[in-house]
Amino acid sequence: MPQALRRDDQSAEPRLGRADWISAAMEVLIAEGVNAVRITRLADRMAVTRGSFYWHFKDREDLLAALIRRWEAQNTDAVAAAVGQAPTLDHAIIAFFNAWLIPERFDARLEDALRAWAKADADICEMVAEADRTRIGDIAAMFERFGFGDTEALIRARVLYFSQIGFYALTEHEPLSERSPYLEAYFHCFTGRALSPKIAAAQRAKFEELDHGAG
Amino acid sequence: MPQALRRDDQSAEPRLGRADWISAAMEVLIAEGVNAVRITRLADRMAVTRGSFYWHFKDREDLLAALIRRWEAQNTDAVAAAVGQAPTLDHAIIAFFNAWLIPERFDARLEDALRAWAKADADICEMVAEADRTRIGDIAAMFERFGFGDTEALIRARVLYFSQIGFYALTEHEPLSERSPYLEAYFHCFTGRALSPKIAAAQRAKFEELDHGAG
DNA sequence: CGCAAACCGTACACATCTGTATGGTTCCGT
DNA sequence: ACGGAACCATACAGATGTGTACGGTTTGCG
Repeated sequence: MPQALRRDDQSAEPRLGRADWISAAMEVLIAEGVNAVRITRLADRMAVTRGSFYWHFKDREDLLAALIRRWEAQNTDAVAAAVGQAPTLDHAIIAFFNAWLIPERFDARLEDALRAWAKADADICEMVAEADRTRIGDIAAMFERFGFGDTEALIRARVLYFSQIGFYALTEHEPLSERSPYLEAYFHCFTGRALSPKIAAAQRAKFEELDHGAG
Repeated sequence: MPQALRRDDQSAEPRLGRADWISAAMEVLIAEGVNAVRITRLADRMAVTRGSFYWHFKDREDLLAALIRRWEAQNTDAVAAAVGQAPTLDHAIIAFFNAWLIPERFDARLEDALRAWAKADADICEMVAEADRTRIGDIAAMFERFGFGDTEALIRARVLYFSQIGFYALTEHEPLSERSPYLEAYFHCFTGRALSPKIAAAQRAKFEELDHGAG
């Protein structure tokens, strides 16, 4: 018996590439942490044997390095982009919030996984620390740009950043529809200023849209 | 050869108890996550064999359950205690901050470990979510007690709580001596009010003390 | 002392994961 | 249609982990 038959998944891919392994690993990393990223499990999950893996990767380290690179190239830049080119404070804060709502910009679950990973790995730890410094610096620069003094800019940057990290560190998140009515209250708490009604309305519309887009 | 000689550790304990295994496991849990809490490793670390473990515990689950119980009995109560009996807003906020500085009150590293654990375990996840709800409720009640309206109390409670969780989720923390000068700025950001100079001075003294106490 | 409980070591069976070697199959361009 | 590159399966050696059975050693105490 010629060992027969292609896997008849619904996925149109007859064979796997490096990218397939990476995204499968990414899912496991996010859901269960680095220690759960095992070649054997991934292979089972993808219905192939480990032979495939060792074709595409040198070893497990090689795979993990790819995951780190993806994080490096994504989240810190997302913060800089959100906060760096907004024309007003209102836009900047809103853009900052929104970055977290689009995993292709800032992937909060990946961020969390990296932080957990950092606990057991000094190299990762330093990378995350460096990212934190960079991001807080970017946010503080934004506050200064919109008229806040040095100290207040720094502290508000920290509080804003810590809050966002903390919020997404929680295991449960209320839906956007529930967050929407508190928009002005959050903005006032973070900035000490009032949010423009126009921007608030636009953001509520965006919440509606996103809420329908991804249940 | 009668296999001979007691271990001559510097520790005065000739034999191990349940508590010894639990605190060793707790250290590993905090430093590297649940997946690193392995009986074999703990046994090596304590220079005994796994025979000892299976005398004190039914199995690995039994040990992990003990770790959870310790978290349950500690952190959420610490928040309630800090925030529940303060005579003024100033005292409440300061007490809230200070709870995190004393691991016997609120163990931030344990908290973090539980959140990482929750990612892979639905039961833990629900426990952490419940803890978050309770704590935010306690903090919001505190804000209301000191004259904040419903909405503002809730939002400020969330921002305060998220910030604290987020801050301790970072891999790097500035020393207290560096945090000290920003006390008023933080307080103002979190409450919209000014911190009493007397309380600020007292807190700075406490920082000094804690900074010398634990490096 | 002497015994029973507490505690720990040893050995076994079994499971999971890693990495390597090697050979078979599938795809694609000429 | 055929030959090389790409891809995957199989099999093996070894590391690390779990839980159980049982036997040996301490310790406290009447």
